[in-house]
Amino acid sequence: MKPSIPKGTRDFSPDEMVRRNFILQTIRNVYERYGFRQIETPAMENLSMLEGKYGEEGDKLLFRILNSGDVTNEIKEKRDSIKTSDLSEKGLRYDLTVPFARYVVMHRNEITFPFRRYQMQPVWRADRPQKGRYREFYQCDADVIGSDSLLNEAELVQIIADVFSALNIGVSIKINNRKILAGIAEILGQADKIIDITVAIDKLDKIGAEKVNEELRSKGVSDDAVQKMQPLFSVKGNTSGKLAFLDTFLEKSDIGKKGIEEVRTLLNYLDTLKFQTALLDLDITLARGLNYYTGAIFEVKVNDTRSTFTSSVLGGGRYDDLTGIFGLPDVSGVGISFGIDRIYDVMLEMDLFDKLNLNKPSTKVLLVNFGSKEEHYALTVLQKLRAADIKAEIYPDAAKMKKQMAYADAYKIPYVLLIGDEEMQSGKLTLKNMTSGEQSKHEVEELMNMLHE
RNA sequence: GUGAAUGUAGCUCAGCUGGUUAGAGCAUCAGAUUGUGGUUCUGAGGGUCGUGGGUUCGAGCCCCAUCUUUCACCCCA
Repeated sequence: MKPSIPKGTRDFSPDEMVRRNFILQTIRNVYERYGFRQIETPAMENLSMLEGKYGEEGDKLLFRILNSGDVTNEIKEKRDSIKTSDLSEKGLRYDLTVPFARYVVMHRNEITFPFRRYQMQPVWRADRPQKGRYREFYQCDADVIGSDSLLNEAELVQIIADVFSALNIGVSIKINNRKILAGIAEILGQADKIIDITVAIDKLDKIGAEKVNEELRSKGVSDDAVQKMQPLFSVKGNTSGKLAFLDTFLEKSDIGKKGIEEVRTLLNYLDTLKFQTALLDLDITLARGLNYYTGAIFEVKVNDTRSTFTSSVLGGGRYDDLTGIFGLPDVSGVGISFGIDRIYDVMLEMDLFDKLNLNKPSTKVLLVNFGSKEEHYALTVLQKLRAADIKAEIYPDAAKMKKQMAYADAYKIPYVLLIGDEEMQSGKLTLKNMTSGEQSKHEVEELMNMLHE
């Protein structure tokens, strides 16, 4: 049998784990500094919790878990009356936000709102893998639920900046507001086509105005509306310029004006915080994000000369009624989600890990195994070293010295301790420094001091 | 889901218009060196050429299917 793993999944070896943990730990530190508390939810959810939450496309990408028991037989027996739920009623989670909404509703009586939670767990999507896209990947979410305040948005933006600055990655934080997009659709008299419109204009940088217009028409947006939309495509300049344009463009849309106001409020907060505005980009074509977003939308792209990465490394936004579908209405939340697998790829491309000096050896000293008599003596030394908090291990077999030394070398263990006949009699153990090759003899107490620093 | 490329030893790759027993470097293991790693030297192991069919006297090479990986679209972290 040839070993294999499912498409789009990966093994992580020790060196990769050191790096992944560094990213995870960096994000965790920032989240906790801002007062977020960690939760975890199950890898699988009941399908009814997942279906219909991510749009048509999302439903297709859900991994469904086959029911246990003799499903094939069930199909044969039921034939025409077979239902999907007879085959599968559980699925792997697609993101962390929907399970969080479910969590909040189920635990509403234990939670004091507003609730700041973070969560770092894998999610699964049955997408076709490609660059920066995996079928199993980690999301690191922070959400504040139970508060309408735009202060939360401001803090999340701060978090994003803190994390990428700690990771030494140059980024551009794109913000927009779903209400502005809704206002645009309203002004165009195409409120029902808001999804098609936003999906199309999101592609502006990528495919250009001409192709966007083409797509809009193919989705049934009227020529008149497409015509009216053109000024949007040529808006340039700084944030206040863009907002001034929107003031006029959306003058007759209440929801649009609300969106503009929200953006202004958020920017005001960030101004007070002396936020580095260079990182921020109000992008009125930014539409990405799931269907459930209702206010702010965030997306982060790498903006660093050392990287060629173009896909987003973070997404997020405000959702006013995600808990409503689970029976708890009028609870608003806002959150962000780091994609650490993509961040890993970016950091690898920029050689950032090498500079971090992360691959510290885990073991400080290896005790050579000379045989059963010496083993017992070595074991007591080993115990003393470990009690003194010195990372130590003994080679488990009385293998040839060459082999044991090669082992220490391979794992970059800086010291080797030799305890043979001579050492046992004198009580002075031979310590070899693997970097310099020098050897010296010391009593156990002395060794503990030497190796401790 | 749509379109394209790819697959030869653990890794990176050679392999001629189809022609004996498929090679190299690195890595691994063993020995040179029975209490000393990283350098050096010597040797060894490791392949149903992704898998299954087909064409042919003969297939790593040609054809079909399928899977993997990669890239683009769709969508997304």
